[in-house]
Amino acid sequence: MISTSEKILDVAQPLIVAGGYNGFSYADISDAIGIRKASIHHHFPTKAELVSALVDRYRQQTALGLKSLQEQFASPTDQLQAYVNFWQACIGDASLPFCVCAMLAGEMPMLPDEVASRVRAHFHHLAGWLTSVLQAGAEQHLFRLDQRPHEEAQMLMASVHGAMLSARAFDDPGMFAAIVKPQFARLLVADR
Amino acid sequence: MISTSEKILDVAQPLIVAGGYNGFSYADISDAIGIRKASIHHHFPTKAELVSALVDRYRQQTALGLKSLQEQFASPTDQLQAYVNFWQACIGDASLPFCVCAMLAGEMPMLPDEVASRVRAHFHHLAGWLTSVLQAGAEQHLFRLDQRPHEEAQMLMASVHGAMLSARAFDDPGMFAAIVKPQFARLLVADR
DNA sequence: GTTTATCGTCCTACTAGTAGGTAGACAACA
DNA sequence: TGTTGTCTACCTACTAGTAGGACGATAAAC
Repeated sequence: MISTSEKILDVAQPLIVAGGYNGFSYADISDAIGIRKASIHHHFPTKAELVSALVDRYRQQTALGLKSLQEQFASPTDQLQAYVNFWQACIGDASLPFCVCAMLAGEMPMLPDEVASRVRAHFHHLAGWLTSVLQAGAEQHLFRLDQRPHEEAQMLMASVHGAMLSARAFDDPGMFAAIVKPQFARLLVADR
Repeated sequence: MISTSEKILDVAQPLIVAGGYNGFSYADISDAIGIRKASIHHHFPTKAELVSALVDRYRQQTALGLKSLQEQFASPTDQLQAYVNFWQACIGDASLPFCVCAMLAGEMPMLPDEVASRVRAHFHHLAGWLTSVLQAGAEQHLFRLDQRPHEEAQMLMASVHGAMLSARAFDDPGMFAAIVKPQFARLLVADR
């Protein structure tokens, strides 16, 4: 038992991940779930609303996921490791080969405002989470940070997004780990 | 005296940089340079050919630019610094706020093959250039590399692309330097 | 307990506008 | 005379979005 609007978002997400905001149409979704275009408009009157809802859901899932990482792993090292492993798995099995918001961020200049602001919020949230993990790790002398936690978090986030892009450009899922793992290792005190 | 086909590419480039492959149309170009859509088809019969030509030109400019950096600066340190400064300036004055190929790489799964292969070639070329600079710098004991030059090059390239994305997501050009400069500094022997 | 009204969902059929692309005429020019 | 570039005029396919109605479920009114 899964609602139609959920099904719509389920179908839309991989399409957005593959081609961005302009990379899919109501017709694509219509074909995929066997429902008329007009019915999609019933659930999501405009495309901007559809994508906004999609990003809202994605952000909610992300928030839950990050929170559960913090509950599941006590050590900041393990938390960060688990975060990286999560993306490695997603890219590896192609279940989510790219972050929805990273994809949309590339198209920022032409996104509807309501979508752009949500994408930006995701970036803020993720940066905040990474900052808190890095800060905690630094306080526990697990990480050695060259910059302040917030700057290190931005660097790490950029690395992750850049690594996703390279994995895609080279059509090589392994590229993600090849880039991010050493970046992560660099933070560890033990390695120096 | 600038040829029409050059003008077409000049107009198409910022449109692609803003919205990707599906983010512009022949009509957009037509409006911008005061020429009919059909005339654009005369120069570039298909959209895939237009974008392929655009990427070819971009790659050529990149090759020239990177070569001139190597001629202009003797030290690998300065070469890398100049490369970073170049992008910092482009993003700062919004003349080229994103790499054409990084933009297209995000849409890789739905690009025409002829475009995708060219984008991939750009990534290979840039990674190769960075590798050679890093290697030279390591041999001269200017850089201290934790990984092999090729891996370090991939990491640096990903950082640059991720930093572009963050600058765009946060609508903050300064974000690029804030991410890339420390990453660059980390390579320098003097800093340790 | 049956009727009545409302709501949510989905439908067919349609709109105006845009997508990439084509055919053929015309003019300048070598 | 043929080539190059531009034009008008058009095409088909597709875009997001709308109008209005059919259907079933649910709930209130009698």
